[in-house]
Order: sequence, then structure tokens, then C-alpha cells
Amino acid sequence: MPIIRVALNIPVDTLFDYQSNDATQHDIGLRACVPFGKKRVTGVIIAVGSETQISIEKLKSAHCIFREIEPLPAALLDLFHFCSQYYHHPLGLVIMNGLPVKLRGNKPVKLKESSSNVQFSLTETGKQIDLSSIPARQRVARRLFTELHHTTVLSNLQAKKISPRASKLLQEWIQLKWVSAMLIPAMVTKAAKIPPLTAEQEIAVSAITTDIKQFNTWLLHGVTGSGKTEVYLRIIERVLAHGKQALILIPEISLTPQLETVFRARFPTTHLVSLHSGLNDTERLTGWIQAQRGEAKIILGTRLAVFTPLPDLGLVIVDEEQDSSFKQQDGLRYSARDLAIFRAKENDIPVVLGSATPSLESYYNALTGRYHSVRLLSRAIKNAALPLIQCIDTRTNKTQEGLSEPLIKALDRCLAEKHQSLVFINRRGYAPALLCKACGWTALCQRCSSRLVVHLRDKKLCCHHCGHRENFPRACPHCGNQDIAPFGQGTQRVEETLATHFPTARILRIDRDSIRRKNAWQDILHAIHAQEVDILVGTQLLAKGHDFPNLSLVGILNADSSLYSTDFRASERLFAQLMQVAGRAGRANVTGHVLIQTEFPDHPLYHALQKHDYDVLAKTLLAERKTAGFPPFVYQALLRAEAHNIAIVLDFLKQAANLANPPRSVELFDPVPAQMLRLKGLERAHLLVQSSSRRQLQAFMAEWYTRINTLPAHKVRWVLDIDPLEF
DNA sequence: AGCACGCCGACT
DNA sequence: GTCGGCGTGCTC
Repeated sequence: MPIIRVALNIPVDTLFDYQSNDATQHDIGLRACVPFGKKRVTGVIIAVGSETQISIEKLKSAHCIFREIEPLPAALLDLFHFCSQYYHHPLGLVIMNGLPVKLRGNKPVKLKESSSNVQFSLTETGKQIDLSSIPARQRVARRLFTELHHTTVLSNLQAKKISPRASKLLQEWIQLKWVSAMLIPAMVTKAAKIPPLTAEQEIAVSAITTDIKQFNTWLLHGVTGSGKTEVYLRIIERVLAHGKQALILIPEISLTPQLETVFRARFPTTHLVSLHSGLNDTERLTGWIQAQRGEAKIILGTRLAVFTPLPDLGLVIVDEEQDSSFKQQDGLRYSARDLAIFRAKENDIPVVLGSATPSLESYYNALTGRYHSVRLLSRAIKNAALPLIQCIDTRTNKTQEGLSEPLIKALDRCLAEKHQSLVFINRRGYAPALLCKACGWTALCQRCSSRLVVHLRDKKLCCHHCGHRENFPRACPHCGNQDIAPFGQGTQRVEETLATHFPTARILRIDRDSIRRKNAWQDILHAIHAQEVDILVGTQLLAKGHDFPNLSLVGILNADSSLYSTDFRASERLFAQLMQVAGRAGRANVTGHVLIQTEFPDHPLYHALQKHDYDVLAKTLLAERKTAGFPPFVYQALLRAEAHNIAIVLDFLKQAANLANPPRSVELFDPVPAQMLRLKGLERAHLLVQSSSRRQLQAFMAEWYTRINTLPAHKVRWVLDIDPLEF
């Protein structure tokens, strides 16, 4: 009797063997429901054979093998294996993390006929039915029925608007032969006009498409507005012509709909699937299956989409490759960008990393020739010059409520010219601290090592790390003084200040608090495009991706804190972020102007920004990294641990260090508490491991991982973080 | 992860 | 004498 080896969603680095009466090699990659202890669980079949290490009396039989969908392709299983090995995470967890939620359960999935492009109409029988035969209390049924009578044809979407129960009723009526369903004919959208390529774009497209059938990592390095998207579109077009699929990974932001619109307009007849966080489980599963069947040709998604099965994959694009949201920051700490490169290599197809400000890792790889670099140095839109970037020295131009005189004047001018402006401050809330003026006490979070942020609107103090909220104290809990006040600026306070300066201006704040409402983004974008807003105030949410054609002024507040941060990646991130924000200004026929309030106008970062010179900054930063011995000149890994008490954590890390037996090329550092010691009630520390050889680091980590697993974990949760971004 | 087993403190 | 605390170890 065949034996199947199954990867289960259990945090143990073991596969489990079961008997199966009918399994064959073709079942590798299928899901199997198996008994596990007292429960039944579902995992993925990794191997089918006749041997096992397990004694026969222990070996149980699988309940069933699910065959309603095709097995995971071998290439995807390879990716899961690589991911498990590289990130030192149990294979079962890696696989189940990568599958749609609906495939993790013990049930076979029901595949509905593609639900969104179905329409319904009454049959001849249905038309004979009188409304009175539906009981009056079935109000939804009556409304739906009436609607069918009036419109003759009702799309599934329209039906859903009437009631979420509509589709169930429609299914019943189909059974009763009152209603018939049919596919909506493919939309004949007018194809988007294809803009001519600039000379630079032409070079980029032809370079990449010349080698379209082999692995290469391309760094598409183009300034904001240089038309990277158009380059993507041209390459995708070529890949589609070969009948292949294209995977496009984008950061976790709300710009998916916008990019999706662009893609749909350009490829109106191509089946496109968008996999983002806004989907429910069924929608995600549907998209996943369409991709697996090879029906969907363009797959647009956030980092999780890197695990989509794609039998005909011909191209991978990672847009904004420097964006940190490609790295998962809990559980399996994978980098979707790096896995994308692995996938491309395994498939022997090109991968394109696009960015205006590449990560120093990618930039360095391009410098050394590991990646092929293609540059777009000028803006693609005619007449669109790069914005003028200037610093306002806040040592000589004192700020009031966070705003300096020159910035106020510039905003005033902008208002007079009926252009839009944007004030960027990366702090949401009213003020980042509540301060006692007598004793210097500030409100702190009980569960995190952080200050509580003042949210004046809902009269609460909020922790932005754990979500804790509490009421304002009436007096200082430390000294009893009643003179406690918000200190510093957040978006809400800046919004308020601007309103007093410009009482007639229409001001709109955009941060995580203001877009929580569903569809808020759509409404906001619409308002901006309809010129219903004069001044935008917002956080980095505003920095990404969106085009605001009439925006001519950007003011940047409070950026200095990242200049001298302990995080060696802070400058790199700040530069990328400021470049993105600056890029919002002056996209069409308006010249952009960017004003940065700073105490360090002579800082090299701001100099580079003013000259739009990424290269000079990147080279400076690379030189610094080289002397300091930081990535990309070394490879890093972290053993992270957390517990209720830091002493326990540090002790655990010391024990782990004692188990290590690193080769000379691998350096182990002492355990240190995390930058933010307490987070969500747990105290955290980590131990850094470093090597100039990725291979040796990897080999060491693999061996060390098995040793750490033998330690009694005494209330300590730990995880390995390969290529960490945060400390 | 769950769940059982097991070994020590306060209760009818 | 037992109920229950959670530390340890196993699940094919």
C-alpha cells in the first residue's frame, strides 16, 4: 500500500507519513486530509512512496485526497522547499502560509462558475409567475423578482447590490427553472491609446525583450514620472504574445486599483487577476485557481502573490522593489522580492526590479554586474521638468506650530494660483506626545516602550504600535500638575494650524485614520482630481504612486529625525520616501516646487535630493556601509526572541549562542535588546550573525537552527530572520 | 499549534 | 484524599 508524506500546518520541522490506498506519483502537490492526534487536519502531499521510518503500528491512514483541483505544480513546490530552507521555517507552515485560506481547511473547495461575469434573466416559466406567489414577508425575494421583471437582464453584481442573499435565491430559482443564467459576453473596452516610447524607454524595452526567454535580473532604475509602467506594459505585451503569464508584484498599498485600471485598459481582452488584501477568501481562491489553470495571464498582487501557481510563467516584475512591505515582518519572514528572483531563475525567465530609488542591495548588485541595469533619466511626460527642491533652514526661519514663514508664504502663493499643495508629515494623530510642563512626564504605553500619541478628535491617547487607547489624564499622574499639553506636530494638528492660516482653503487630511472608512480612498482621490481640495495634509500614504496633476507645491515637515538614526538603513529609506513625495509635485503642465524644513540644510542627503542625484548619495552610503561592515558588503541573519521578561530572553539567546559552532567566516555578536524593547507586552532581544559569504552563513544557520530547536524554549518565542530589515 | 500526561499546592 | 495549576513532550 502506498505511503504518502504530508506537510502539515504545524510548527514542527517534520513531515508526517500516512497510508493511502490509491495514491500515485501524480498526487504529489495535492491536498490530503489526515488524522493527526485527536484531530483531522489537511496538508499537502510532498512525496509518495512505499517506505517510511515510522513503525507500522503508528502509521495511520489518510482520510482522503482532494482531487477537485490540480496538484500544485512542481515548480511551486520547489519554491516552497527553497523558502523553507532559506528562511529556516517548517515546510508545512511555508506551504499553508502560501495557499489561499480556503485550501487550508478540511473541506474540498466548491468551484462556482465564475461568479462576477454572470447575468440572470427570467425564463418563460419565470415570466408567468405572479409576484403574489412570493410571500410578502420575503421582501428580498420580492425586490429581486421585481427587479428581474423590470430590467430583463440582471448582472450578478447588480443582484448582489440588492442583497447579499440574492445569489442564493437566484440559484433556487434556477433550480425551479424560473431564471436562467448566462455568461456576460467579454467586455469590449476601447483599448487605451499606446503612447510612443521615449528613446530611453525604447532602449530599456529592447534590452529586456531581447533576452525575454532567459533568466536575468534587470534593475529598471527610473526617476519618478520617467514611465516605468509603460516599459512594464511593453514587456508584458511581448510575454503575452508568447502565450505566457506575467506576475507583477506591487507594495502593500492602496494603489492596486489604479494600476489594475491601467493594465485592464491596455490589455482589455486579457484575463487579469488582482490578488490584494481587499479580497475575501472566495475571491482570492477564484483568482488563485484561474492563475493555476493558466487562464489568468496577468497576475497583479502584493507579496503573497509570489506564491501563486503559474504554469506558464514568462515574466516577473517587482515594482518599487525597495519597498519594505515586500518583506513579511512576522512568522515566516520572507522577502517576496528575493523569492521572485529565485522563481525567475528556476523558470529561466527575466525578472524586472523597478524603482526610482533602488535598495542599496539591488543598486550594488547592478554596479557589480550581477544585475543588468537599465536607466530612465528623464521624465516621459512632455514638458514635465523635475521639481525644484529647496531647503528651509529652520534654525534661521523659526517655525510656529511646525510651519515656517517661507512655507506659509509658498502655500499662500500656491492657493492664489489655484494650484494644489501637499504638506507631508510622517506622523499621524494630533501630537506625538503628551507632556507635563512642570516635571517633564510624558504619557507612555503600558505594553510597549513608546510614547502615546495624542488624538484630539476622539479625545484619546493612542499607542501606534499595539493599538492601545486610553483617556486623557486630568492632571500629571507623576506630579499632579494640571498643566499638561500636547507636544510636537501630527497630521491633525498641522491640518488645524493650516485651517487657521488659510480659513478659506479646502484642506484634506490623508492618513490611516482618515481613510479607514471603506471607499474613502476612492472618494478622496476623486475629490483631489475634481479640484475640490486646495491643501492636502498627509503621511506616506500620499507618497506612493498616485498622480495629482494639479499639484505644484510639496512641503516636508519633520524629516530630520531619520538623518542621524541608529538604523543604518534610515537614510536610504528617507531618501526614497522624500523622492517619492517630491515626485508628486509637477507631473503634468505645472512645475513642481518642494520645500523641506530642516535644521541640516547642508546634509549630503538633502544635497543629493536637490540635485535629484540618487547615484551620488547611493555611492556615499555604500562607502559608509563598506567601512562599517554593513550590508550589502556582508550578509546578516538574526535570532529574534521574545518573552515577558527581558532577562529570560537574553538568557535564552546566550544559551543559543553557546550551542553555536560558527566557522571563522561567520561572526556571532552578543545578544542585545531590540530597538523597541517592549512591544505588545513582550520584551524582545536578538542576536546578530554576519558573514561575507552567503553560502557559509546559510550553512551555519541551517545547522544552528537544528541545535536551537533542541533547547527547552521556556516561555520564549523565537524565530530566525534571514536578511533582516529591522532591528 | 493542540492536546494529554504528570507532578505539586489548596480545598470539600 | 482530589481538583487543577501549567511545564513537557508527542503528534505519522
